[in-house]
Amino acid sequence: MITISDIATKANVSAGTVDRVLHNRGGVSEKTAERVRKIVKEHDFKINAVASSLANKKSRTIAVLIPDYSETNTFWKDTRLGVEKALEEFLKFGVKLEVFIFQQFDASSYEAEFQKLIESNPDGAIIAPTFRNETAKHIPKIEANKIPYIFINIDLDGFKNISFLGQQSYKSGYLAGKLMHVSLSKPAVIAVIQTKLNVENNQALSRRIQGFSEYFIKKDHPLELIMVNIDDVLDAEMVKNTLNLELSKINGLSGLFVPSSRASVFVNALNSDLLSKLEVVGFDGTEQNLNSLKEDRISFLISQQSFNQGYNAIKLMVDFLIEKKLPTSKMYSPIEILTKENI
Amino acid sequence: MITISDIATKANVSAGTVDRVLHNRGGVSEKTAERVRKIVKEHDFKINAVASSLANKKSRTIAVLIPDYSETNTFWKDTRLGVEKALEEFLKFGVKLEVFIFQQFDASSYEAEFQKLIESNPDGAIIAPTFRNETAKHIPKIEANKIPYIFINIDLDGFKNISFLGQQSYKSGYLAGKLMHVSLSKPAVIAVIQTKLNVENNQALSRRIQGFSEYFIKKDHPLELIMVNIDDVLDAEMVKNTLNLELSKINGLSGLFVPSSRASVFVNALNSDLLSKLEVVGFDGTEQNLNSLKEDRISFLISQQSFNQGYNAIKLMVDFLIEKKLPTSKMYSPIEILTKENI
DNA sequence: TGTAGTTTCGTGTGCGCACACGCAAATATA
DNA sequence: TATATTTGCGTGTGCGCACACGAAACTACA
Repeated sequence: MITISDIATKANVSAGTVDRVLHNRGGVSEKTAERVRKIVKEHDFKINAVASSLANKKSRTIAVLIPDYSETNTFWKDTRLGVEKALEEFLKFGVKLEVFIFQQFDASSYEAEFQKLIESNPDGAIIAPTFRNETAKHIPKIEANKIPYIFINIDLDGFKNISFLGQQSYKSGYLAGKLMHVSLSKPAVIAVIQTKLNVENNQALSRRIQGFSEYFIKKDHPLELIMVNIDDVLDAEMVKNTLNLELSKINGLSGLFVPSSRASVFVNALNSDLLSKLEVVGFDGTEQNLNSLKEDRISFLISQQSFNQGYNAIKLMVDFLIEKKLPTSKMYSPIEILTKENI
Repeated sequence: MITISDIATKANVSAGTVDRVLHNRGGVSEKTAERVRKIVKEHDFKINAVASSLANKKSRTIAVLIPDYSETNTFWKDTRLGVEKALEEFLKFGVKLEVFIFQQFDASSYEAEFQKLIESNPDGAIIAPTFRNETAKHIPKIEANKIPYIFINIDLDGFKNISFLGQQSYKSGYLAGKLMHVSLSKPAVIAVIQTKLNVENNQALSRRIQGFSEYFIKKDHPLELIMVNIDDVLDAEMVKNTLNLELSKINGLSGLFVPSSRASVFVNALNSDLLSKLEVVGFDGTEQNLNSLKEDRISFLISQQSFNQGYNAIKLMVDFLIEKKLPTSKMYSPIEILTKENI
């Protein structure tokens, strides 16, 4: 394995000079710099990350801005676990983490935590850009500090994020359509359940619905989609009443499509005689959803491997900060199908 | 972060002594050794892997014994890629790889490569124990040398492998049953295609078939399984003739279940008027299978993330060799469902 | 020509650990 | 008691790199 001082010898300079060239630290005449670069390239020299991180006392801090999870909404739990797993692995390399948690449906909490993130002045940031306008408002500040940032889970256009990790919403909806389709021998009369908060915030959900219905169009299978709106998922009584009332009104209802991660909330609220006739397709392997899946209240879940998203986001950022590897601009997570049988 | 010399100071000894204790190198009185151990435990001191691997010139060699892949059978390609990816990552830590490749259906080639592996005297081994008897014959030799080994893909009982990475065959067959079930509105008349070589060698396949049929039993769905044997998958003409002949004889045939990774071979050989009426469920996302999936000749594939199996096997072994982490004895890969829509 | 300022570079030290070397104290042997 | 042997331990060096310090070499200007 070739070392810096090997390069130095070959270039007739000292190790210090090679070091300056490698780190663009300046103070090297263009002539010798070029000579060194040539030899580095010739031998495909790569800095030994082990030795480098040992010598490098300076630690890099990566800030993470994601929503909180609660007992009833554990969607972001896996992401957190993935992030923490990555931390454990990269601690040796002097990577530190600063996690900022906001309330998923509260824009002001998002802004407040975003502000804290900026003030912590990290070396890199991982952000779940849940609110478009608020994101647009704060991003310039971290760009001004030349802090690289990665978007996770939600893909916003028009930003200079070095990468995005998440799912292709349309495609995952399309797959949901297929799963619903194969499960139904009868005509498809499907209720789509949405909540107010989701409708407002999350364009990913509408893309999923779009993908879902276009699958049926493509397959020439008759489809009747009925939108059912739930105002407040936290109000259990209300959910129960509205849902049972609305769904029982629908003639020949054959399936339930829940484009958010809240499928379990709805199937749990549903009267069992109603539910038993339905195929249910939902998203994300939260604990609650997995339980409903195990107990046959949900037929299929489509999951996006949040754990890996969290893990890989950190990994990409570390590679970028330490080895200057530019990540792919979009990293789409595999669209995973979960059934009772394979969890 | 606490260092060896910190420990040394606290224990009133020198760094060298602490080093001896940590590595059980001997030459330390039991009294001081105990004192050091206590302080190490108190502070939960862990050797800094970065500094350690920098100082440690000695490299560890991991031997890998897996089948070859060919153009028509790329099953083991992903495993190889995963292994190589891991190598790249651990090269910095002085990990070396020695890959031994045998012919998948040739026990003597397995034995020959196994012998070479033993002679190379590696620090650890990753083995796909394709042949039970031959494995039993050679394993004692690597156990005699105290070389830890991991089984991959095929789970044999009665060995002292420190871990197994692979799929739960029964469960994956069971899931295949479900996928076939939901795809069928009619009674299930399923042809199961096997090849002679597979029948002889691979108990995993029969477990898959077992899981498959038990799904239908559990669901009380009438099932008629018809076994179709193909002598030689490599003889394209023969495959074509036998298959079309046998399948056209079956009344009301509704599906094809291929418990091996060769689904693509069979669907490609099948007359399109026969195939168009069938749901096909197979295993493993080989290139050929994925192509057939894309072109709607296969309905579902069940995959076992071979890439990760290869990658993780190396990772586990590295952790074991360097950080002495004992791995879980069984690491079951997620049972992944592949469709045209999510590959 | 002399002095100050600038550019360009070499040297030295330390990151935390592994391991060889060798010294001192304890023990055995004569 | 003198000498050999063993046991227990401290010290020093190097792994490959980052970075501070300061020394030449060169430039500018009076």
